[in-house]
Amino acid sequence: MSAKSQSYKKKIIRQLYFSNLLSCAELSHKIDKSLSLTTKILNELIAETIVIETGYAPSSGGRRPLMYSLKPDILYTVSVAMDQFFTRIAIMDMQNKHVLPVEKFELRLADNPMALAVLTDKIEYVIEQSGVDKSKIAGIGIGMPGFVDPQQGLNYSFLQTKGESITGYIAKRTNLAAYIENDSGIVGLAELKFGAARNRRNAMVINIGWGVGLGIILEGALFRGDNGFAGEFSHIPLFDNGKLCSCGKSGCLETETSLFVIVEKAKEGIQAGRVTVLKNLLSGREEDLEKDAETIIFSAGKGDRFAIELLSEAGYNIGRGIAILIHLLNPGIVVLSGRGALAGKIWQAPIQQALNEHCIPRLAVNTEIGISTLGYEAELIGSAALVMEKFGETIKKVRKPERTINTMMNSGISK
Amino acid sequence: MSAKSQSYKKKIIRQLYFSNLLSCAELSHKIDKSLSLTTKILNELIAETIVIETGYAPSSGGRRPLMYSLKPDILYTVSVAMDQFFTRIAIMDMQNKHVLPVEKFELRLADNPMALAVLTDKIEYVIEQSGVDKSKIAGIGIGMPGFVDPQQGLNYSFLQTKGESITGYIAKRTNLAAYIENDSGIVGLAELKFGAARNRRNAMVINIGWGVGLGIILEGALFRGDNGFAGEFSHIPLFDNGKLCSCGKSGCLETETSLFVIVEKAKEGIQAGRVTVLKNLLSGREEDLEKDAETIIFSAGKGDRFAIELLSEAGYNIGRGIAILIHLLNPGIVVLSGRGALAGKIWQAPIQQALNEHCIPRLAVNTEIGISTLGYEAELIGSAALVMEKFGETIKKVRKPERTINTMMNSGISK
DNA sequence: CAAGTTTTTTAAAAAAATAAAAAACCATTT
DNA sequence: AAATGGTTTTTTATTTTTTTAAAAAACTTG
Repeated sequence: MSAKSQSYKKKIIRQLYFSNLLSCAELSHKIDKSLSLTTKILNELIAETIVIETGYAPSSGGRRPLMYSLKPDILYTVSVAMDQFFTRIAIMDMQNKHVLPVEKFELRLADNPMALAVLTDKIEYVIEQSGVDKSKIAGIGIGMPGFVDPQQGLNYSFLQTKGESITGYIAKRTNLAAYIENDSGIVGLAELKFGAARNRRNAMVINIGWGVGLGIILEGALFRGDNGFAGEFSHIPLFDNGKLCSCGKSGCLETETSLFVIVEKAKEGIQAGRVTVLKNLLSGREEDLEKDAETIIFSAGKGDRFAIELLSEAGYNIGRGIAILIHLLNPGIVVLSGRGALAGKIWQAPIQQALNEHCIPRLAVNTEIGISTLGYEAELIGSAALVMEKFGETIKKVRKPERTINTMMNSGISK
Repeated sequence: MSAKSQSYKKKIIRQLYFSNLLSCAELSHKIDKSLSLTTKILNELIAETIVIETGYAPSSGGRRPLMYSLKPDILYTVSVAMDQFFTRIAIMDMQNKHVLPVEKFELRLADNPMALAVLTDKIEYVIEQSGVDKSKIAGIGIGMPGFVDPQQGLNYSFLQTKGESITGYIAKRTNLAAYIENDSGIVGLAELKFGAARNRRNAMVINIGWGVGLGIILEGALFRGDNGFAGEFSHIPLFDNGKLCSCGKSGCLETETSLFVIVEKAKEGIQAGRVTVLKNLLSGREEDLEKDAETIIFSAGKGDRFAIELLSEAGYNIGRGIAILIHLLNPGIVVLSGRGALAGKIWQAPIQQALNEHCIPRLAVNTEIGISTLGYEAELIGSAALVMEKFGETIKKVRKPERTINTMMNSGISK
């Protein structure tokens, strides 16, 4: 079988993974090849029992199209979702269904020289547990916090390696392709491919958690910037509050908006004697941060004034940040995602308020505010999508740079 | 001649326009076709005296490549650069050289129902004057202020039309393809293709003028957003100064940074008795705004303390805005362009200062601050580039949207 | 049931890539 | 100064891939 038809097959598999069900005509358009060629390749894929005919879609005025989909068990992804304290690993099939229950374990990233080795051990372990043959695994996708350079496969904040890249290390040990990406980028990718930003051209996915991350979707793809650092929403300078941020500067967006700050403010309010159900619900201990944040969100949902006030204030400030995003990038939708998205509707009013005050109306009306449809699954799904996005990607040969005017000048063009 | 080889020819012409001098191997790579095919097409183009062999480039260790370039007079563009008060029109050849001196005339855009008709008259007139045959004109590119939707061909701020699009009107009257774009976008395109951001992947081009515009270059292309409104840098909410902006909101970036504000502040300073050479140089009259701004920049260059102070303050504030851009988009370069770029080096110190204070170091070090190499020509060159960017573009057939999960659910898939 | 759509299949024609050889050049060595 | 081995670019002939065009099949609408 020729390399080319092999590459087309991979492209078709990728398309079917992302769209689930497609007709031959749709596939032909998506891979930008003629119908007859697409038909031929499809038939081969069917013969190999990779693709299956899934019945007819309703007619749109003519003959009904035969729909095609992937056999779910032909290929799997290893999806890893990390935060500073916990890591989750899942094996997913071509319908993003888990082969095993998600493996969740504590893994502290800060100042932990063993983290990468432990992570890799766990990945190996999970693969083994699943019983899935390695030849059927398309790759390992990992979302992690920090300054991640996906191209180099490095993380400048955590998981330091000596000389080697993170992806290189994992690939070598597991014998599988490995890809990394910043966690917020991964969430953005998930919402783009399978969530609230599905099929959108330009979308901003706000990842509300201990910081406020941002997955930037531009022209239908995750945008990473020159070094993979795009989306540092948390640290745009927005306030004159003098509050020192974890990044060393002051006045960053996250000093007024993260779930962490909200919990802090709740504690202060209780101390100051605010009337609120939170008084009896919050533990206030460092290790219960996660639970406390959820409690505040839950209480706001139940109508607790103080909780609502806390979220509203943060929401308004996030809204100020979103106003900047809208001015700069004119997205069709802004999606609230991450842990904080649980509070869904509660954010919307104050954010809208901020947009009304800080956005040029013509811009604001063109941008929808949506809420994540994926929730806690987002990062795992995004990691799977990251792997499949690379599946069958044609690697362009690296070319030496084009001759510059200068080299031409210096050396002269001769007849 | 087949439609396909026709389209390849146009692609090659486009590549040669943007790169000026290319070898067959480079062209083959750029149009993503095999060498033999590229050779064949090139030979046809040479036979048609469209492309010429320009001699040999220096060897890079093997046989020297034959370089190819365009015959400058095979094709022309009509380049239009508009601001709120004046419009410039030029006819340019394939080396961006003017066929005629630039035609500059007053054309007030605000509340002027005749503006579009007058503009079109002028365009027709300039074409006629140039003596260039219309069949040799690739199209008309126009950069204009306001909320421009390039796809629809509309401007929501100026040049209102009844029902018809601006591009449609001009195309119909001139019988030429017409394209419009926001002025700052055009300047960004110019710097990307021929200026300080040449061959950069991600660049922010700041257009310092009466407002502060932004041309956003992402992944090697001008980014326009969902509706073409991306880059509204002028109106991001950045200050708590309570100053009302022309857009109706308060605290916008431009309320502290535009050349307009700088001239205003200069007047105030003189009134307050500041010691400065500006006292004798500034006219202060509305109609001399342009001259006054230049005087301030010039005086700062000569060392006038007050002038430097004015620019530094504005520069610092622009720097705060740039810090946000860097956090969000991680560009490789930020280019200072537009009228204000005259002050070039004077901006750099305060901007760098702002970046040091407001940027995470890891981000700041990855972003270069550059100064426009095109100056006042930028907008005209950008308009030409806009036309040539579209030249020979393959128009994808509009497909009906993919079946959604919902339509599938409702109607059911049948065997 | 006829006319108009949309999808699928097939055979023939056209397009494009590959592979191999030739040409032109550089850097060493003899 | 000529020869040699290694590069890069150009050309040519052959093979493979891909598209086109036309017909058939399946469906909707009036």
